[in-house]
Amino acid sequence: MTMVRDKATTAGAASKARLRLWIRLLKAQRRVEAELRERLRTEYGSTLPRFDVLSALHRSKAGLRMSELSDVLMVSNGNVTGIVDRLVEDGTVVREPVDGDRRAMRVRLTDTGRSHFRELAAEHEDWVSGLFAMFDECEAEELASKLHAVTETSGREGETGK
Amino acid sequence: MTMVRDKATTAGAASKARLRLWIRLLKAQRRVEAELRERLRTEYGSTLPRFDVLSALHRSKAGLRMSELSDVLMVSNGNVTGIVDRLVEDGTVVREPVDGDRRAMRVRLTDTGRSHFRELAAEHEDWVSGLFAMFDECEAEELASKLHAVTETSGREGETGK
DNA sequence: CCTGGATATTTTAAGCTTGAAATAAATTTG
DNA sequence: CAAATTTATTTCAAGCTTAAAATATCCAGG
Repeated sequence: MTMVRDKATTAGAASKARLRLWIRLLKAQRRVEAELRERLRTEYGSTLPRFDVLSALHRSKAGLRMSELSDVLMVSNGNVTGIVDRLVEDGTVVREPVDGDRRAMRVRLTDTGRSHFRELAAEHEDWVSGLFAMFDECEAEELASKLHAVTETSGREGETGK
Repeated sequence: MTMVRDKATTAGAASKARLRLWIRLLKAQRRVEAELRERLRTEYGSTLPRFDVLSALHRSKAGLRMSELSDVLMVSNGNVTGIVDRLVEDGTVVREPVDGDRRAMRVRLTDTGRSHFRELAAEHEDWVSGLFAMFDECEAEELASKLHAVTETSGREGETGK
């Protein structure tokens, strides 16, 4: 007796598989993030959001405006304000006026901030590499490329409607 | 001229590939989470953490203790307290004493909460399925199974040391 | 029984996060 | 040029999150 699933059942099964995928993705993300957060905290008295800001600034030679920062990091404008406030307090970044636009602010790494970040970043890469050690280079690339589709697929297309 | 990479270079490349994988994973997670959060908020006036708690309670017929809840969800004890407080306020869950242990509290869905959650869960599955529509059932399962390794691999083994 | 840890939960302080409202400056347009 | 709109940022209120301290209860050994 051959098993035949109709369209609805097939769609339902795919939907359940995708849900499981989402749960796993979330679980993996939480596991890794918890580990990184813990190490940043205990070994450097820092946090992931701070690290993310420094990382974005490090990639950009000339510094970034508040809104560019919030775009790159995909977090809200108001959020960035608070994190940058704290980074300014401990001297890792500076806010400087943008000439030609008195509304805007450019945020840049200080020299201290830059060298501080370099140290952090090297460790961070090792931590991540350790946490994903079950994947070799090839597998990691393959997975990364597949996950890319999630972010690059535009908004609402491919809606299932169950 | 054949390209030959020594051990260190190979390890470095794998490390970089894993780092890219992590960035992609994080980006995908944020993208999906932002979408789900937004829809829960605008269409149901709810939040992801609330949904997660309801989901865990729904799976468990008899309800869960606060600490079981915080284990399942992988969030801190104190965190659960606050979320459950709010769920109690709007009548979706109840806290009841555990007999035999006056320290513990069992949290359970109310009837309202249960039917409320069922509605949410169906929508949620559709949303997720839509967001992962680029993967068919088979691919979704394959990816999920690979990601499983991240969570199931015990703590510190496979450290790279770059 | 009672004392000293172990366990379950809450409280607290600090920081992260969001969406919306408020400011302020730039740009467009009548 | 002035009014209206847009853009860049901050402020605000509410909620999420954590780690650590505080409470309260349980359990085991003496």
